[in-house]
Amino acid sequence: MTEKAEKRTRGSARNKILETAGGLFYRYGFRAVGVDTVIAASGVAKMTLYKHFPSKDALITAYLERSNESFWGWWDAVTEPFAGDPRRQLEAVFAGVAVLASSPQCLGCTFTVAAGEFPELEHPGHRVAREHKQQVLARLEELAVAAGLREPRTVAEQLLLLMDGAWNAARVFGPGSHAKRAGEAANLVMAAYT
Amino acid sequence: MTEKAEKRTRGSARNKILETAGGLFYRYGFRAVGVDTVIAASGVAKMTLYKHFPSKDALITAYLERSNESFWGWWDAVTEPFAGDPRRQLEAVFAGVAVLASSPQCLGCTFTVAAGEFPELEHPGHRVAREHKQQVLARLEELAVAAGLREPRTVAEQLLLLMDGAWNAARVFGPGSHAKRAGEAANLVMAAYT
DNA sequence: CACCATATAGACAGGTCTGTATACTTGTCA
DNA sequence: TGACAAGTATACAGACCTGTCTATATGGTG
Repeated sequence: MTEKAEKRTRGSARNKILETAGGLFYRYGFRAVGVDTVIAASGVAKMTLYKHFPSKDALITAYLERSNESFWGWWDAVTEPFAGDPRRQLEAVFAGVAVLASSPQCLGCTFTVAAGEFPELEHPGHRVAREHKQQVLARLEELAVAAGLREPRTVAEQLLLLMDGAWNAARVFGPGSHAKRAGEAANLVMAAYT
Repeated sequence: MTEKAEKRTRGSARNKILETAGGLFYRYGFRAVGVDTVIAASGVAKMTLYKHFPSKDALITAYLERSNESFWGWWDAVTEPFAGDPRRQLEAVFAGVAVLASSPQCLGCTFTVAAGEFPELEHPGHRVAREHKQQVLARLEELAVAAGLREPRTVAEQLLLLMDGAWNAARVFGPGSHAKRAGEAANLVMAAYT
């Protein structure tokens, strides 16, 4: 039982830190939120945080990796109803983007913000962000291939432009932005390569 | 001659500060660059900076406003050869985006980064960024109207998604990104509303 | 019970941040 | 020559930053 108990208690604190830090990073930015703020908000001792995450950068990286997992959870949930119909799945993704971008608590894409705050391509935060976008691109291309679209890579790249444009609109303008136009534009792009 | 001399000397320091700070802000981010760094890089005394700009936020705002002016200078230069042909002008803008986004020193859109680093909609930095994007949207709509496109507002919104997606691609992936796909996608959108 | 991993509280070091204060230099114009 | 505007150099205050240290509490396991 040793291992289980260890994992449970350890995981609990780690989880709380990660969740709290994530909310703060997303809302206020990575540099704007200090370790002390994370500690105060999560009700955890400083040493506990530094035992789980050797540095603030490690905490940021862990948060981004968890965000990436959440993203794919969202993606799967949105596309699952249309399993077997990749074209519909692509449409569903953009419909999902429109819904998310219209919600009041949406502040756009946390990976874009990370890449903005850490401009150096080698920075761990930027690296995770870039890898995330590469994964999205690859997934879009897979679906484009499955949907039988011509030049699937080109389609995927154009669709990613629209998606990131939508996140950006949500960030800059808040809910009620033109992010909802991404779906129509995506349909136009897909229609052109059908 | 008093006024002229004053303006020359005063403007000179102010200009140097603004230019240096702008380069640093763009390359490294707003929060990452301190006032001391700006001073050291521009070879100016601290008091001089604070005489011209009452606070760092004021310096940031001034830089963003100047960037906005530069942006429109670039826009006018890119569209001027096609004066009288708004459709071609729209195409020229996206061709210009592709060129910019492929240059090694391009780090995407400084207004998006500002909106990312200052998430509060009321923050002066975010406000200038939002106003900039609104201006771009309005200008795109004007051209869409002039080009005789149906639903010009919708077209403008979709085009802005593509443009911001392109800036984002440049930021995250560096030169050689899929930002260059914005032009093709823009043509597809425009064709659909012709 | 004793052990040990995990957690807590809080002080602390050393650096950086924005913004201010003081004293000095330089160039221009009357 | 003397007044004045602009800039320089540098020290400083007070807050905040990341990361470390010590001492203590707690709860499950042998």
